[in-house]
Amino acid sequence: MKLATWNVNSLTARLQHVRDWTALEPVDLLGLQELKLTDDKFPAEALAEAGYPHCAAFGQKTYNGVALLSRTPLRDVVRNIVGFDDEHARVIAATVEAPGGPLRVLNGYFVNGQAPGSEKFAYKLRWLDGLLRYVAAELAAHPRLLLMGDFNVAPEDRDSFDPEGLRDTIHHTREERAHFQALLALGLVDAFRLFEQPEKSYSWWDYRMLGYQKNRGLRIDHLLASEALRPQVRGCRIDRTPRKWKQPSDHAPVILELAG
DNA sequence: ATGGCCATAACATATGGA
Repeated sequence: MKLATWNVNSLTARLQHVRDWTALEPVDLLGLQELKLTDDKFPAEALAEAGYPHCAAFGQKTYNGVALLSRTPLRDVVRNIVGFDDEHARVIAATVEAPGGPLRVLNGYFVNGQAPGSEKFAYKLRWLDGLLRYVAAELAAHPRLLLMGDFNVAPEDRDSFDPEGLRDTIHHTREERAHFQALLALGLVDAFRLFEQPEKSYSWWDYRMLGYQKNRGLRIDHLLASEALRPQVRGCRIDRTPRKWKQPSDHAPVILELAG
C-alpha cells in the first residue's frame, strides 16, 4: 500500500497535476493541503475518474483547506482539531482499511506562522499545542496511526538549505522544533528518516530566487508513523517529479510505502 | 547585481505563503 502527502497550493490550479502525478505514482491514499476552495467547488467527479472515488474534503475560500483522496472507503471522518476552536480548515482525519488492519490517517496543513514574535506565530504555537493533545487522544484510540501533511517545520538543521543563515527564523525556531519533538515523543517516528536519503533532501522550494534550480529548499512535509505501524513501513521518499513541471506547486509530494 | 514568484480576490493593488 502506498500513501502520500502533497501541498498543491490551490487544487483548482493544480487539478491536472494531481491527475497526472497519480497516474505516474498510483498511491492508494493521498492527503492534500492548501486546496484554497470551498467544499461545493471540490472536484469530486474528476478525482473519482482519476481513481479516487472516496474523498473527504474540508475547505474554505481562498486559504487553507485539506482533503483525503482514497481508492477505498473512508470512515469516521473528523474535521479540524477536536478540542481546539479554529476558524481555519486545517485538519481532516479518517480511517481506511489497510494491510494489517484499520489505519487512522490525520492530514494537516499546519500554521505557517510568518515570523517569530508575530500574532501569527503565537497562533501557530497555540495551534501546535492543540494538535499535540488531539494526536495524543487519537493515538490512544487508534494505535495504528499516520500523521501526514505540511508541518511548516524544518525539524533539524539538515532539513534546511541554510540552517545557519536561517537560524531562529520561521520554520527553524526552537519552539517549532520542540513541538515537532513533542509529537515524536507521543510514539511517532519520522518515516523519512527511517531510511537512507540523499543529502539535501527537501520538500519545498521558494518560487523566487531560482529556489528549485539551486536546491534552496526546506523539508517541511512529513509523514509520522506510530510505533504499531512502524514495522510495516517499507520506504519513504520525496518525489520531485511534479516540481519540475510547468506551473508547479512549490511543494513536492512525499510517498510512504507500507508492507502488503 | 543579494532580487528574481504565485494564487486569489474583484483590484490593475493587496495579502499570504514559507
